[in-house]
Amino acid sequence: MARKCKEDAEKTRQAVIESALDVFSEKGFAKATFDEIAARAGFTKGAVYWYFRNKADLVSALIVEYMERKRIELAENIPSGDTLDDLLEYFTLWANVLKEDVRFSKFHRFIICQMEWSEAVVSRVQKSLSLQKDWHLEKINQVLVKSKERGEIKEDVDLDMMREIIRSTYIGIVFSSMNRFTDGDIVEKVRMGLGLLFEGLKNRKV
Amino acid sequence: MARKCKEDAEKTRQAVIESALDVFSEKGFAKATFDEIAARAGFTKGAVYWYFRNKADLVSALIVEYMERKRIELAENIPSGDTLDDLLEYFTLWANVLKEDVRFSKFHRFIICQMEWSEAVVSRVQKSLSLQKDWHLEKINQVLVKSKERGEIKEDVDLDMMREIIRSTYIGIVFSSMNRFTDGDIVEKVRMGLGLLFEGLKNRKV
DNA sequence: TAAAACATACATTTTAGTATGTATTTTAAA
DNA sequence: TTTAAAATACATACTAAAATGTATGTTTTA
Repeated sequence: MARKCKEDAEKTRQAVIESALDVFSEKGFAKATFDEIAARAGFTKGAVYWYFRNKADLVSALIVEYMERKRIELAENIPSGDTLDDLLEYFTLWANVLKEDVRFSKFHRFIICQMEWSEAVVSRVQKSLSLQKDWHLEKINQVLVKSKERGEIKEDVDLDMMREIIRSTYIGIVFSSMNRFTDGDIVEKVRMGLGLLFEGLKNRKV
Repeated sequence: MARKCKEDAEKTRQAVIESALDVFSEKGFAKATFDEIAARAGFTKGAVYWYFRNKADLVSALIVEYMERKRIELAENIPSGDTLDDLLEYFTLWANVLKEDVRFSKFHRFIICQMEWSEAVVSRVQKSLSLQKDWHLEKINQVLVKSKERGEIKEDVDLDMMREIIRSTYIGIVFSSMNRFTDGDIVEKVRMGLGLLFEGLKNRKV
């Protein structure tokens, strides 16, 4: 078909990315086809291949589009304090994002399970993945170190292990909430789960 | 090739199932092929199709083989008490199983991510999946109800939500430990994570 | 001798990827 | 300012590879 002006072309690219998110999150990575992604966006495979070399390229674009954008978007709203309460607010913020932004939630659901990804994809998006791998870890670590310095948390806990446990708890609640079998408010769950965990973590000086 | 005696035939079936677990856990569900599963077991595709109609059938057999067998195997060792400490021992037991039984761990890693499964598979193994879905929940609920009756846990916690949080915490730690980026002892993580969570959950009467 | 326990060969489907066609902009020369 | 050329933004058609499923063959055991 005919060429469009630049704005329309960019719209096409965006439409393909949005469509890809839908198909990836519904069918999974391996069963998602270029034909279906194109069709849902209202185009043919030729349009998709015009913008993306292959699936890895598409996934990479998806990650950049969603993860990076959200990080920048939220940058100012992220709590900067370093107490356990601040950390709870930090995760509450992210849980709220997952609750409110349906498409970001879809994206998260898609990216949280990378088992089916081919090596080609993994190496292609390694940079973005390492970003995701370290997600939250820096913040958690900052809070843990400072809290320990202040004697806010128990002395016998291993910070490295604790860091992973906190992240795992959050990921676990998110992961379970993504599952179609469960319901209930994800924000409440995160606040309750991490809240109790932090209470157990705090030093008792009664 | 030639027919074997019944024992050898059963060995073939088992070999195929074991091979399937390897291929599924390495390549993921969608990219696992009958050819590779057969080849790794030392047979051809014909042997696999002799025992299993399709992938869904194979997955179903895998679930029965691993999940059911382990449930029965562990039945007597499972702590029967209904305190939070008993619940901690309960999950410690399962974490130990994941740590020691490498093949069960592989199976768990494979089954925990079901995003790529086709509808055919899901409906085929629905019964087993619902078993897995409710896994641990009954035990958690029993402990929570009894503990609340005894006034062991805080009064303002919602038991339904708490049940999901406990399970999510466990799943999250397991899920993270399955990831190739993380290391550390899964049993220690589970004990620490759930231990602190339970401490936060307990009623304080100083 | 019939059926079991496979191997082998083949037919069919699916999908990735490519090559080519085509209408429309954009660019740039006249 | 007009207009031809070139590049863009796709659609369409095709190729090739891979995997599923089936049909058939072969050998041994019961």
